[in-house]
Amino acid sequence: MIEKGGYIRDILASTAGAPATAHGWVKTRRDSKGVHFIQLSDGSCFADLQVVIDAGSIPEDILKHVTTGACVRISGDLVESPAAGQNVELRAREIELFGPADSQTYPLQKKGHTMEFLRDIAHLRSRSNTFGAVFRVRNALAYAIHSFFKERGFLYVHTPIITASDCEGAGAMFGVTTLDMQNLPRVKEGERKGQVDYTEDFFGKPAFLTVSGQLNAEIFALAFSNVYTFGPTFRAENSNTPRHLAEFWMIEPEMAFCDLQGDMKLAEAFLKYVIAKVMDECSADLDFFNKRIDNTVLETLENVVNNDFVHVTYTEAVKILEKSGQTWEFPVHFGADLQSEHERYLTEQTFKRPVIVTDYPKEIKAFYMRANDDGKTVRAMDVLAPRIGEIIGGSQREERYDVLLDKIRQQDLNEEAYWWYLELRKYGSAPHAGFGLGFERLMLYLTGMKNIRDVIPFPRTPGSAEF
RNA sequence: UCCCCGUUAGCUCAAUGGCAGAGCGUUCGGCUGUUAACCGAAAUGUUGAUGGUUCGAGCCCAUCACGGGGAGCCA
Repeated sequence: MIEKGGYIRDILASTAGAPATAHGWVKTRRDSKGVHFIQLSDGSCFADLQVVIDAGSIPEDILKHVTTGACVRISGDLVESPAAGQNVELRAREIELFGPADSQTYPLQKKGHTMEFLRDIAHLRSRSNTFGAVFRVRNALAYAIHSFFKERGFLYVHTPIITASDCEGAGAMFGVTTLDMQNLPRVKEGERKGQVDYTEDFFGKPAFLTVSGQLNAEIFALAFSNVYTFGPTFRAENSNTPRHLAEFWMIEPEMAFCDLQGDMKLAEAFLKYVIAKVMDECSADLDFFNKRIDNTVLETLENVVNNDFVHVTYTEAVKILEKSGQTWEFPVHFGADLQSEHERYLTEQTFKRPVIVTDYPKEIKAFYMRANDDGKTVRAMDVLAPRIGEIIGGSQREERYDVLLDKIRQQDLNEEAYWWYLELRKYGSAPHAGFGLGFERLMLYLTGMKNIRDVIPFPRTPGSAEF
């Protein structure tokens, strides 16, 4: 194991003049007459360690296997580099070959790969510059999220992955079962005769992978005041876009004694905090994204950190869109949900930064959102980001028992399934609010990457669950 | 799921219905310290699959598979 201090990140940060040992994978090799150059990476930082090998100093039967993709341990002396491009370099004395990589078949070259090709070799793509940067940023972002909430006293709650409640209502769900699919037990008699007999199943009833931890988080918010979840989430929607995954990670804070204003305030502080943190900790990686992936990324992120978000109500947004003079594929009018083209116009043309749209018509939002006094709208908010679209969706929750019960009945939901959700309003209810944020969507925003499949290690999408 | 585009060497892409091509990578050789090194040479093909049209199909037609962009659903 590499001890602290032995990562290439640490070696590059140390001063010349001492022995050093590096472990890693060869990214490229350049040969000249009297000297060989190796770029070595162990994933600990964006920069490679340049290793210099004098001709004849390493046995030929080892050196010939030190090719792109090979894994080695190299011991030598850390010296000042005479050439531009790096401060220090490792002058090799001894090389131990762990795993060669046949250069005739190793698929990673030093240039010219498309994201689609790299996705097909997801077991090797993490060794590339781009995916090294992506997953270091992903790591830093995850830690930044936890530290944001920890600094504010939030309790981190592990909401269940498997749920037997069919009331989550946020899209199609994956079933979870131990029944023999080739030989399903059937109900023998009565009204449900012939249907699958779930009393035989593991949980005694149909079970699913969670589509949201929100309802569970609300339980904890009404006991621990401020809580958040951060975990995997599953949607069985047949969505084929650069913005959707069947398995993704979601962050869901939930705050008691909080209204929509407080919710928006937290959402904005959250985005600014985590972006600033990643900019601070992964500057080399972000520089790479700005140079090779999207040359507006740094400018965009600085803009987000340094400016207040724009707030508009749904009603105002509709007016802006109506007056825009644009021709829309989907007409704009009060009561219609905002389409992608509308969101993009608001974020990319009108305001050119994240926009929080609030107070949507009740008909197009979920039953649990708190009704406004106008009788037409609910206290919902969507944070829209340029290029990404909806990055956060949240609301103040309906805390009044009677109003919530009415909503459940009006929308023809199964009242009994929500018994515990209703009881939260019966015993010690409190105004509360929260939001859901797609972790990978935030990754897209931070990195400038174009496809959500390229910001998660092993993407799961309709028809694809490789690796 | 719908609309549009695509699938040719390891990769990125060319190729009027008439001999299958280039760049990169790889291999070999050269080069006094390179930075996506440079110079020279060589090897590399079931043109996504299955049918069809044609004297002749990488190219035209049909179906399917896979990929990309847009849309819907949403985070």
